[in-house]
Amino acid sequence: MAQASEHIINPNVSVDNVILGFADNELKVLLIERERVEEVPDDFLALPGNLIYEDETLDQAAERVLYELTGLKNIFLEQFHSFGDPNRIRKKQDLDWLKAIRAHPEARVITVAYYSLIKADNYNPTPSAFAQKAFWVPITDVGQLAFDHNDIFYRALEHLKDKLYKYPIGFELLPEKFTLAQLQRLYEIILQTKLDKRNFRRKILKTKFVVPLNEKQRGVAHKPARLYHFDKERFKSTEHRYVSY
Amino acid sequence: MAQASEHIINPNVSVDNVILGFADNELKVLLIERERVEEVPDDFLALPGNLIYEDETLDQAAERVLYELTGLKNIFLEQFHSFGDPNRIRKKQDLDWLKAIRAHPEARVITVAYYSLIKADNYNPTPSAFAQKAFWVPITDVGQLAFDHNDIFYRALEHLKDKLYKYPIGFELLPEKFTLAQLQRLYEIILQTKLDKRNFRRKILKTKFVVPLNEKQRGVAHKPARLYHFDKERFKSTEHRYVSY
DNA sequence: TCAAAAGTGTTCAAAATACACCCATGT
DNA sequence: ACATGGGTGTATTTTGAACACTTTTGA
Repeated sequence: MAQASEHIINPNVSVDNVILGFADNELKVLLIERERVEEVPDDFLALPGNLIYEDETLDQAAERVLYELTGLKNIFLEQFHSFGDPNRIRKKQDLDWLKAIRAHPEARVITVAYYSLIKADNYNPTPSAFAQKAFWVPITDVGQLAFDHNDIFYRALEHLKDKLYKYPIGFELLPEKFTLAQLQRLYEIILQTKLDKRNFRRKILKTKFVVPLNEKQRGVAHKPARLYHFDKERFKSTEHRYVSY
Repeated sequence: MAQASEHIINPNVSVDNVILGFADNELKVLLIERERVEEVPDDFLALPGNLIYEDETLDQAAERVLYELTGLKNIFLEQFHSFGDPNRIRKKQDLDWLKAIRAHPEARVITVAYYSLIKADNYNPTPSAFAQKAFWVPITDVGQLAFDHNDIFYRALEHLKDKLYKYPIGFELLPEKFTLAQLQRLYEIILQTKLDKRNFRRKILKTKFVVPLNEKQRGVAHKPARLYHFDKERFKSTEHRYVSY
């Protein structure tokens, strides 16, 4: 049920998108069931991706795939690596699926991988035109994926970790108003480590771009936490220095 | 004068290589004159790159291009970004050249960019099969390049800078035996900053993978500097910790 | 009144920074 | 003998790490 398109498709280049969200104190990834094809059993979930159009940039292709899948625009989205092993598609199930769905199923496809971070605010994916169903899967529960998508997914998480040491991208995953405990939990999950509460708070607040609001959590069965938000303007105007040598 | 090849060429995907070397206390990039074509004036230098073969990985393609150009193998080589603007080739001179040289000059080409670091030891490039001439150009003297190669080059330097804060890749650019002053100079160039000599030395020597040799410079008109080398094994066995939160 | 998570300060150790003079060599 | 770059130590400030109790709320 491929959709009509006036665009010419490039049979050799695709984008794949590792879309991450944070909810229920967990990091989750958006996976799709591939389009169902008669006679082709398919129990692999996949990262949302597709061939690019000849008249769009790589970034535009990634945005488009994200939009088609989630209905969201203006989302944090960044290229992190390209994957081009000629054998990246070698599972029989993948080959059968491609034969049924692609104009050139045998074509060698290089994929440019992006990751994107979605705020819990915007959490509900709109099932897309080309995917049957989309699911948020906790990153600890990701099983065998289609194609080489496990490699891509793993590398996205590594990349995210590297970025987080230098850039405050964690905020892209949180709602506009968040508690410091949420932020800390997010850092702990991405960095795969335990952080000291007092030291973490001191460090975050010293930055001056995480600003306290005069607002608290409501309806929690414990002391309600103060809410904070991330001030992009203050962040931009901050001097960002590296570790020195 | 394209060389004979048993390989099928993928007309849509290329690799481009930003090859950096360090000599005369300067960082230099290896640029080529494109193959000369009758009637097509061409005064742009270019990054060495080429279309990939259908049966090689991206890394293999990058290694191959490097080998064809320099005769070197087992060189530090790393993918850093892919470039795919449909208009990345828009200068008339580039179009004319492609028309003269490519089987599908109009094809849209996505390029996967690599950077590679070459030791001063191995410094002399062997002019390649597909390039007329190769030059080491000081990075401060790079003029307008072919295609979008200025973008690619700029981004490679940024990437190198980011890497250097975390990984000791600078050693890939130095000879086996080097002085701490050379190392410091290299850091200063890449990071675009001035470093304090005493603090730099203390910090480098504390790592334990830069080891002093019982050997000194010879024939210099000043106190000869001790030589050091980078111990890969010690580096690998070191705990590499991040800045914490 | 209890359970659950929020919030808060101090001490110690390690790392970063700033800074100036003597040394060994070739010409 | 002089010009050139090599090599070294200390004091101060800043940052990181470890650690335990009181507070506020809903159930």
